[in-house]
Amino acid sequence: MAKKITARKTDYSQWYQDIVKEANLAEHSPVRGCMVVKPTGYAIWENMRDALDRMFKETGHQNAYFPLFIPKSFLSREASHVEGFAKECAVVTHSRLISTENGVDVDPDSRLEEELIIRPTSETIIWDTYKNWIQSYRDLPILVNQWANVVRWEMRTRLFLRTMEFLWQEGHTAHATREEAEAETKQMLEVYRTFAEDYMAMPVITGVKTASERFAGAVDTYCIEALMQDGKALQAGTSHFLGQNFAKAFDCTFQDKDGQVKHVWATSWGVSTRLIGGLIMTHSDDNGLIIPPRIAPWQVVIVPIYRNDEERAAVLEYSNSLCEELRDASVRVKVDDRDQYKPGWKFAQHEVEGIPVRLAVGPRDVKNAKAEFVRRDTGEKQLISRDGISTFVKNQLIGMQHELLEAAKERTKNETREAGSYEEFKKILNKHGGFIYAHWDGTAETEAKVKEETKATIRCIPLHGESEPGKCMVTGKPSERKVLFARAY
RNA sequence: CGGGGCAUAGCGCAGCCUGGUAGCGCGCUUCGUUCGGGACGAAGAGGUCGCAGGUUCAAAUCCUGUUGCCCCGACCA
Repeated sequence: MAKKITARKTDYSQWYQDIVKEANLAEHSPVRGCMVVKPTGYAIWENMRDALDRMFKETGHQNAYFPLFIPKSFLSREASHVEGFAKECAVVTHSRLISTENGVDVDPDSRLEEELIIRPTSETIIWDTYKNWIQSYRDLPILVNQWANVVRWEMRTRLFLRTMEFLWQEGHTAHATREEAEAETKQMLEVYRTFAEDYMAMPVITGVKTASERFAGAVDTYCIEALMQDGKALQAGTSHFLGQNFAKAFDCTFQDKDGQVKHVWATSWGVSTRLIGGLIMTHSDDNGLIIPPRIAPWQVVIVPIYRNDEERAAVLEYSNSLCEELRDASVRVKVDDRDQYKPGWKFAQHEVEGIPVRLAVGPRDVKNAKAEFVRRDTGEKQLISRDGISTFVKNQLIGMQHELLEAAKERTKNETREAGSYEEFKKILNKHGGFIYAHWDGTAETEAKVKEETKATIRCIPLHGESEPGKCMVTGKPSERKVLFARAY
């Protein structure tokens, strides 16, 4: 069973690729570094998107849409922003093709007067727009989000985790005061943390990035960091306090109550399809994908079992009524009545695809008013009564959601260690990987040295937890608190 | 940008060294038997061998060039 999937301990990277392929989440496109997100993978994204969108609306945000193309000149306006993105931009230079003997070629006469950049992120075009929207403090705050695709010309890509084009949301807000913008930054970080834990069942550490890991153009970058099964960290979401950097670069000002003209304060925040990669590496096993019920495209699949037309009719009728009852109870459920596959094949396939609950229904169950219930995460089978089945299933889904989070928390906790010395740090890193708390003197030099020597980076300076002062594990200089290190994706 | 690999049927691969009718497994189509953990039989359909040159009576195979993709590293969400 599940023979197509490489075991995690054999080759984690291959396992990940096998899961993506066998669970029908995505595949490579003819274009280097880009992916085709298949219906199952996209359905997961839709569920994530819907949940996040609801949370954004609940916190007062509205959706809007800005162009894919950004005039080249916009990118150069904010110095550190350009520097951060210059190396990974796709540039549109021409607007026409001409036919040749071999097909088509770029028409040299169609060169654009000003080249267009395919957005790697939208701060520049948004701030160029916001400056027209804002005159008075009465125009603030602006709380806008957009769902979009962006392109970053990456050297090395991996499905979902890093692709040249990816889907994401980017929130861009404008505020009258620093305090308000900072509060927004932290609020959205908290939205991400809640979403990751409550929907994705993915425990995360919230923190602030160091200067070298900060978003290009931000004053502060907050993040949620999750720990994957192989002991590597994944940056799962970021929320940036942009200060007045973009307002100044794009001359975005407002007249305040006191009559003074001031620059606007800004934030931006985003999560991407990368989260699907995180989802895979948080829960799945050697038999395939495991998806938390709240995010699963299908929560329950009913597999009918029969030997002849007579049984088929009876079993399907039973299955369909069961399906209807569960659907009425707001469960995402389908009957897999495809005739061309045998039950055993379906069992294996649904397992690989990570459908949380399987209900098998055969002639015996019809006769006894039962169904065979199997949970994807535990694999345990039990015979349950038809009577009260929707309550039972719903409770199991809730239980599974909760237990997946608890299991991931437990794993993260067990893989989080503290290092008192640099020697110990290296030993832990090479032996276990995982999260490591250690003292750091706060300098970029030390951070770079550790990265150079161990490939581990400072994932964040945690917002919560103990903050005992100490001495830097590398230099011995004073440290305010331990920070979170890990090797990362 | 370095290092490795691959390109032959929808997918996975063999064939290439030693040139001579393009093959295997899975999948697909039809029919029948099956169906409680990836069924079986029979009969079929499906390929300008990545592309461009060259050598040769003859090229998937030899030579030259070229393009693309994947994996591993450095850079990054």
